[in-house]
Amino acid sequence: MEKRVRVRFAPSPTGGLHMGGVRTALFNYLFAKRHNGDFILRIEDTDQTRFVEGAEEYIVNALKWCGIEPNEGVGFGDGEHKPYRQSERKTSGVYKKYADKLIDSGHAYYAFDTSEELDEMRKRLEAAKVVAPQYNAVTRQNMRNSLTLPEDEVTQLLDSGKPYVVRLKVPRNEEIRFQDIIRGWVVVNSSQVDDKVLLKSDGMPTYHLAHIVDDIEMKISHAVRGEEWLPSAPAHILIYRYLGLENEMPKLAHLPLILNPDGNGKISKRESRFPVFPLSWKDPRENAPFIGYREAGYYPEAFVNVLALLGWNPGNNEEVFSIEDLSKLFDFERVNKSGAKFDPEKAKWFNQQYLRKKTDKELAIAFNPFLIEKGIQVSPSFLEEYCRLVKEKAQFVHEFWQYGSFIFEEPTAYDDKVIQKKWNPDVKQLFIKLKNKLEILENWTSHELHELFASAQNELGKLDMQLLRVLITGVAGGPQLFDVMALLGKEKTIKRLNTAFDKL
RNA sequence: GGCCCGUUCGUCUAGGGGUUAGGACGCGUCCCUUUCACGGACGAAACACGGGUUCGAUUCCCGUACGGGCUACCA
Repeated sequence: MEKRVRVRFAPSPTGGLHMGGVRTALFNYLFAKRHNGDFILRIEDTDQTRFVEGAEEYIVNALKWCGIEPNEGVGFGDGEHKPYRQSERKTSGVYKKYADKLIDSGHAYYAFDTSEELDEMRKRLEAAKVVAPQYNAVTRQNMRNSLTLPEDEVTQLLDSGKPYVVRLKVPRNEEIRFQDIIRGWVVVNSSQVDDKVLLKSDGMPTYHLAHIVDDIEMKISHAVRGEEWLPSAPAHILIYRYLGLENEMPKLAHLPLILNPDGNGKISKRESRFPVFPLSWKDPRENAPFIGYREAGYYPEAFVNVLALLGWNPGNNEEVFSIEDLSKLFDFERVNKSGAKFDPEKAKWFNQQYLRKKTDKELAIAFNPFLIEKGIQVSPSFLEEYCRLVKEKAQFVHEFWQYGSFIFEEPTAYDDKVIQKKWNPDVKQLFIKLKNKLEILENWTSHELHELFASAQNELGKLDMQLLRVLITGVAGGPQLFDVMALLGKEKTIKRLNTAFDKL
């Protein structure tokens, strides 16, 4: 029988969760949903020196905003495998228990080397032209550990409370092969793997030990993580093997990385042209906060949609998917192997797709705060109509202002190009006559305005619509002109025309 | 440097031994439009290179180049 699907997203609270992490969470979530499994949020806070205030809360809030909700874990309700914070799990002694097990079976050992001694070792090896200095089957023979020291000295060292670490005893030359769901067989020789620290001198496990222990204890079925973990996967295989659990271990899936759009490398928060965090993130160690997608005006649906298509595709030409759609379609078989450069332009386009799905009322509610900030107050129906007119070109709600501000503010200048080209005293007389007709129009609607304009032309001759637009709004572009005039109202429209006639 | 992973338009990608190599973003042209926009049509644009295997390779294999990741008592 197939194991129940149980996956986890296991970030460390060392900073804001960026979009790469969100995508890893997303793929885990989608996979769990697809298979009616569990999605767990586990906090990997084994490095006390890197703990950042507020990071954990940020992770929880970011996942909530995205709609990527774990059904178990920190911030989302404890399940039977609590606690979900490794620092809390440590108190039960599980990690030590597993480490002892490895020591007892001869697959791990105590090491007493100080960091100075480790530095020395590396320098020595570099001087000897060793390209990749590491603590391994060869070099450990010259170090101070329970493999080289006499037994009584080891016991004495341990008893005296001297700091020590527990290291994995990696064999000197052994082929380690494992199957990755996304990449297929991966083969590495153990000579490339160092004797990883399992238990640190402060008693905390390292990631390598902790995540394995927790995955075992939490009955995780699939370990889905970024490609940056691929090089250490062989060490993890060894740990499972030495624990006698290689056959039951979670299946591995290493996701391709999200890369910077220009230049190269993993996406990083230093890239300033676009947000990398879902929500604004204020790092206590930094002065300026990093803006988030939410604050930049993105819808979570759009953000999630963009992320889903970075490394995964449905196999057809469809691109716009809700998270519900995705959770019915997602499959690791359609996840790419190669890294994907993030395209900020396409992200905007996705946002536009979702913006267009909103009703005018929803848009009005979203845009209202921008007006209030400018001290502008209008009726709900006016605002709704405004949004209807202005939304066509917009990719973000905050752009609604720039596409129609002339409705709220009288023009102070008139588009130079249009005036230069089309404006002259004769034309002015024609437009004055048009204005006179407008003044007596009773039913001031877009439709009536259109009719009046047409009949006026029959009588007066050709009237340039763009010119009329410029007289009223000052600018050469914008929403449907008769709609704009209707929204503006008779009084303001006439007034603006008079002002234009005065100035031009 | 070493090890690992990868490589189809600028970007995200589909495809896969014989295709006019498909779509999307972006870009350009045109149409619609008495304004504006949406929309529509069209276009430019890719199989990194070299060897094999094969009747045939963009597709399979091997190299090379390039890119990325890792190389901590960090995750």
